[in-house]
Amino acid sequence: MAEVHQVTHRDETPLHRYDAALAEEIEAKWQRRWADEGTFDAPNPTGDLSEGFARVGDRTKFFALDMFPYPSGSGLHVGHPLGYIGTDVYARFKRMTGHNVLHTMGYDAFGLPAEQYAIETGQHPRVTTEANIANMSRQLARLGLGHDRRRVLATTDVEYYRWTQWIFLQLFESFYDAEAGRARPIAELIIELDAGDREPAAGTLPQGTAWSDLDASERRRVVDAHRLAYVSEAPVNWCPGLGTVLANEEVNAEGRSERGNFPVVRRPLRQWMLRITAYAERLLADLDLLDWPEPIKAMQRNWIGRSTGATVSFAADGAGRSIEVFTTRPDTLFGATYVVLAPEHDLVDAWTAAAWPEGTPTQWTGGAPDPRAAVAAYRAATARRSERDRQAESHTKTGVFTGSFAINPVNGDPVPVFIADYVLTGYGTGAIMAVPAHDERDFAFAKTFGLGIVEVVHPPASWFAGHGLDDGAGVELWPGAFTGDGTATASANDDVSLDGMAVPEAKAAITAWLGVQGTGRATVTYKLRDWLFSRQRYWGEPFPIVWDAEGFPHAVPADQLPVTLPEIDDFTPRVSDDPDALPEPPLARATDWLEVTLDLGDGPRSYRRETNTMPQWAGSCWYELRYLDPNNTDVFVDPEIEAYWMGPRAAGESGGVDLYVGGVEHAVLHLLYARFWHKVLFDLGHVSSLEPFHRLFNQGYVQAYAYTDDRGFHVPAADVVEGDDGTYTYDGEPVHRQYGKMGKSLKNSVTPDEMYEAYGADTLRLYEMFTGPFDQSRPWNTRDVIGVHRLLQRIWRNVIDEDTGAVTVSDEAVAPETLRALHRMIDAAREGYDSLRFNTVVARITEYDNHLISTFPDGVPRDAVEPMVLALAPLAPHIAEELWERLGHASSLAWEDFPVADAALLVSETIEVPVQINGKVRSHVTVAADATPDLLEAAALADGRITELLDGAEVARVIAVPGRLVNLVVK
RNA sequence: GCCCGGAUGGCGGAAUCGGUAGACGCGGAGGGCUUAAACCCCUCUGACCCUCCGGGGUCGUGCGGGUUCGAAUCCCGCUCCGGGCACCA
Repeated sequence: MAEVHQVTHRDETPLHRYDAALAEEIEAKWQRRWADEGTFDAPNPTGDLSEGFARVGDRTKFFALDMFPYPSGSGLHVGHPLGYIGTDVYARFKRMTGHNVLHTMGYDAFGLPAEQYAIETGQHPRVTTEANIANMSRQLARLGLGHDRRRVLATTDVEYYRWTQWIFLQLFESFYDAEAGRARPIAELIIELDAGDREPAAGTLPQGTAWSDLDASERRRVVDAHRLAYVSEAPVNWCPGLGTVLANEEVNAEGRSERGNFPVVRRPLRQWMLRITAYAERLLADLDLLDWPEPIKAMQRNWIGRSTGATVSFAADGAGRSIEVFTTRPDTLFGATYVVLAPEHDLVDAWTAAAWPEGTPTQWTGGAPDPRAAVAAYRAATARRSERDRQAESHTKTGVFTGSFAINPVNGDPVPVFIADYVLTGYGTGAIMAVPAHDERDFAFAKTFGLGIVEVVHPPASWFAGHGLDDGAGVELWPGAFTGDGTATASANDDVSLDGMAVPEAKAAITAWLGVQGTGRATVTYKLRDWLFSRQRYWGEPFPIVWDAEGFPHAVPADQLPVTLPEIDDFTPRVSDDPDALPEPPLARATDWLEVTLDLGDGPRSYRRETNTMPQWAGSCWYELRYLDPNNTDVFVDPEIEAYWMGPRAAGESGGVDLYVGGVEHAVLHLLYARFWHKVLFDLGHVSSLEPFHRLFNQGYVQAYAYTDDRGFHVPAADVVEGDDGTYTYDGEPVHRQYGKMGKSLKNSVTPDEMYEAYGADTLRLYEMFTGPFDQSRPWNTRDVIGVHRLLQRIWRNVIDEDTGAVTVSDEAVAPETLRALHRMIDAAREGYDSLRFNTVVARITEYDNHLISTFPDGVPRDAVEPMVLALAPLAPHIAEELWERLGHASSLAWEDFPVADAALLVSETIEVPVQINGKVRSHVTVAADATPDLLEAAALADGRITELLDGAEVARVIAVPGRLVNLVVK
């Protein structure tokens, strides 16, 4: 008897409940079916992927793009796929609203992260990269992303980087025609130079020569100096710890590498550069054509850093040479009391005197016996100091006198010429005129070195008052420079007077005068520098360049591409903690690859291959184009296919990807580089779109709580226990809670696999979309996930009997109240999807489903539930497909039309509007939805509660807003 | 220092053409179902005060002002948090 009563714990979960196990079954089934049926294959208008185009030819195209990931070895956490899910939701919605949608995925697999990981694990980067891609691809597939799998690519594919090399050659074989405002083939430049139709660009000819004087080698050097891809020996960011040079964008404010946080030093090295500066103006101006978040545009504008001013020439005292300076304040020229050259400036040697002039103050000499020694010592010290040191010491000004004087062109005054590291070699002309009274840095330098300070812009009275000075106090009393707008003073010579002018007026006047004198001209400069494009690493695209015996670079002919990476045993970079160590590209160790015999049109000759590789960013500069036509072996993309997916829809539009989703961290790196390459390809006639990415959207990040113990170490967040009193403990010890980006270092990662196991992929997708606006960062709270899982369970129960698995929908007609709720939901869902506010779509569907559950506890009308299934589909596609099928539909709903709201059903016949007295809600009245202001007023005044509260008081004014409210204003 | 973005219940967030603040979810409270529990369903849930238990009032969207019949929303001045740039002449 006893055992009869011993009711063992039975699992009474209904057999057909939507739980994690059922979700997994459904998800696997539909993922298989989508793959088998090619549901997300997007037909091209022509070429090998054009099958089925006739079916979709009348649809509007839509190209959705994600910033593709680095296939790192550490696997995904739930924060990684946020953007991919959002793009997928939007792409699915677009497909259901009549678009031919292209959405696919790839891997940015070259570069430091992959290589560092490979070094750590001791394996060849290709092996680890391929394994990582396979793993990441599996993890992403589990989310049910609707990608066209035929177009998946990796930047490390030989057939991909073949075209990366080809595009590099386009840059190498082109120059920027400043008059035409676009890139053109270098061959045309040579023809025009030979014909005398064109002069070489400034600075490319050897001093005092003409093109016609030059021999073949000299001409070759001049031509090479015009190329968009060129070799230069300029100070670059050298990172011994990584064994490679880095782009400015890859060095952080502390003067350390973004990757690995190693010190970076500036030193001159022979490196490949890309002439992105030629495109500064277009990169700036064309931002106006783009539908990008304003902050990102602002960051690009900042980075390009356009400023207008004047170039002014300071001649030498007696000799025939001069220094060109750039200034944004030509109006202060009369106050220029010295000139500073960057220590690395080409003219420094020429301007360094043999001996100190009579009466040189000792503090100007750096304690050196003569100017040459002083300059040499200062330059050596500057070169040794890392960026970080220069940063840390930025408040103290250092420099030395060259022993020479230059002539201020407006007043003939001799001014001393210094070198100082506060003047940067790469900006403007690398030289400045110093106006201590009106520039903070010059002021500090002048105070340090006892240089003259001359007031030439008179500050307003408020400035003096703000510094506790008497109005008009002498410059010797000023606590710092005056940099604001004021009135020009002491700025006149026999020819021109600025006195009394406001700053803009004075700028224009003096610039015009300098122009007439031939000593200056209006100038625009940019902060943007040319892009340092070579790296001393193994895991990157080899340059398609060979060097001849004379030291000239030659393009490897296009028909001999790709130049594949040689297999070598030791692919690690030569790293060092010695800042004087020199780069040693690993490819230089591939001895049998290095020397090559080629016929470049003048018979077989031997060449040495370029041993640098391209930077990480190269592959991501054009991948969106290769997605379009991934198998083409003749061209990188068929022009007809490019025009279809990316061409401008109307004159004056940029064209490009319709929606590009990714993190804000690429604001000035990838997004600027890719725009630059795209514009070069446009100039050379290879693409029809002016810009690669028409609309950009920055998704937020998933953040999570992290916990530290008493010693400040992070403890696993998953094992922290929350107490009732709001405290947190780990292993019985109290811990401190913080908030940060989810990741390994904070020990607060949650993996998608945990979510699949507990709820399934649809729930994970839905949760990620529900927690907040797509562009906002949001905290991860595993506790909250249950909410959206319950929603899916309820929707499932609307259709399926949990015990029997039978479909329970009825054929009953939908009552008007439900119909209106349905159409309001449809309307809101469409709008939410359209504006990428997916969180509100989830809310509206939930609201509607709550209505269904309370209205139809035993079976929902089919016509009330089917549109909801379709509305849910972009967010939770697997469960939606399954329900759709069980409701009797044979084919996937991915191509079904998204329901359309009936406008007539969006308005009710009567509405309840609030009645306010003096702006405070006091009552409500029910009126016809289209009630006029007069009717509203009458209804309000007739309301019992209102008459009671008014108590006969006079209503001074009535504001009646139809459909909104009535406000009675009482004195 | 300069340039951006943000701040709404215990928590995530909704409402931005100025028009009922707090949709939806989590958490919490109560009830139904159950021998019991889970699941599920229903009700309530910004704070404070009053209440004849029907309800009513005051305050309230980071802070201080302002415009307006009416402000989370617009304007001025701040605070704090997050991001970008930073000797760029």
